[in-house]
Amino acid sequence: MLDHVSEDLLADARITAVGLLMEACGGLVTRLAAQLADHGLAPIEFEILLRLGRSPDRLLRMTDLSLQTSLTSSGVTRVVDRLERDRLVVRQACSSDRRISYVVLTEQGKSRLVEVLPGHVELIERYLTGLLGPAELDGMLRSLRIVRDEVRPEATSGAGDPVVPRDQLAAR
Amino acid sequence: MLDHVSEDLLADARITAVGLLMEACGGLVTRLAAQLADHGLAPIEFEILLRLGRSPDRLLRMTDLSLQTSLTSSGVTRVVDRLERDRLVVRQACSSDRRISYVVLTEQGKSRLVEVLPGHVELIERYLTGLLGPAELDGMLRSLRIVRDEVRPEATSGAGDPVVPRDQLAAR
DNA sequence: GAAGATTGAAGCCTCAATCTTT
DNA sequence: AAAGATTGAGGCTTCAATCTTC
Repeated sequence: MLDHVSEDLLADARITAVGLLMEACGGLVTRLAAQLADHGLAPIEFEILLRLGRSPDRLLRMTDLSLQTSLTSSGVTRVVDRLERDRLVVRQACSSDRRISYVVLTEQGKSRLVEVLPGHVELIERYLTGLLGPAELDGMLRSLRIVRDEVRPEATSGAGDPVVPRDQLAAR
Repeated sequence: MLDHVSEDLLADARITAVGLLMEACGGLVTRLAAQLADHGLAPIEFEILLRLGRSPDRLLRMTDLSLQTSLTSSGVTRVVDRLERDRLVVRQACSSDRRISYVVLTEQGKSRLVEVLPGHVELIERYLTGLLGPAELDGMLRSLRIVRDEVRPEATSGAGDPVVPRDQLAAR
């Protein structure tokens, strides 16, 4: 039975805060997913194309994609299977380490990105960045960064950090 | 091929902002999911138990759960199937409208909530609310509420709404 | 006809096991 | 032994169709 202590916990403002975060994020994802679907992409597929497009030489290892996304290595295999079937990416063997598979964005993959991006950014502007003042937005991003660094300390590397060692990149 | 316009779009700060929001939210969910799993609950199952626990009479219609969560009506049927098999909820026919199935939290369901909640709130404090100052937190929640109301205008009722007045939120 | 709910089929993801390479 | 990647099995969710009740 729910006693007083539990009643307090049920109504705890911190739980509501998490609910708010998840509803905002989930709702935004749903809006963005609708536009991506118009271009034949699932959100996770778009994320992978985007990360490849943002990477030097437009390529990443399977493992990098696993670390940067929320997918397991198995999950990355399946998604890349689909993307490769659709000719949006290709697997490329690494010559210096034959365990490694590089995933490379194809011209078709780049075209798809170019196709999707304008509308994508437009929706973000409408449903997120355009709703808040510059100071508000900046404050929220600063807070989110603090949270992100704490809950996902390993994923701090963004588009700027070279995940692949230089020598391996050159040797591909 | 990626021309200059697309290059700019790929590096657009607004896309990065969405990425930050999703990484923070996803990372937090992962942390919370680990504790919920210790108590035999998936995140969506916990969410449903929580929404039932927060509702008058500890019950909701299947349709209400569908509107308040990210699940389709079909998805709600499956989750409630599992919860009912585990005796955490029971379906109860509505006497005035026989199309309606109420989902009612059982004593076992309440016990499970009581079991999970303290550790759950503790994790939220560690990975979200405790990381930010009162003003920072309040600002982020205000921004998130603006976004939530825009991307999910229909879900303005339920656990997502501040059950607690805002001044009390700030004064947590 | 519309609303509430369920079902079968299919797609997506994870877990554990496996294989290859280092 | 460890790292990178894949595979089979199983669970979860959605879509479309269906059923019942209003």
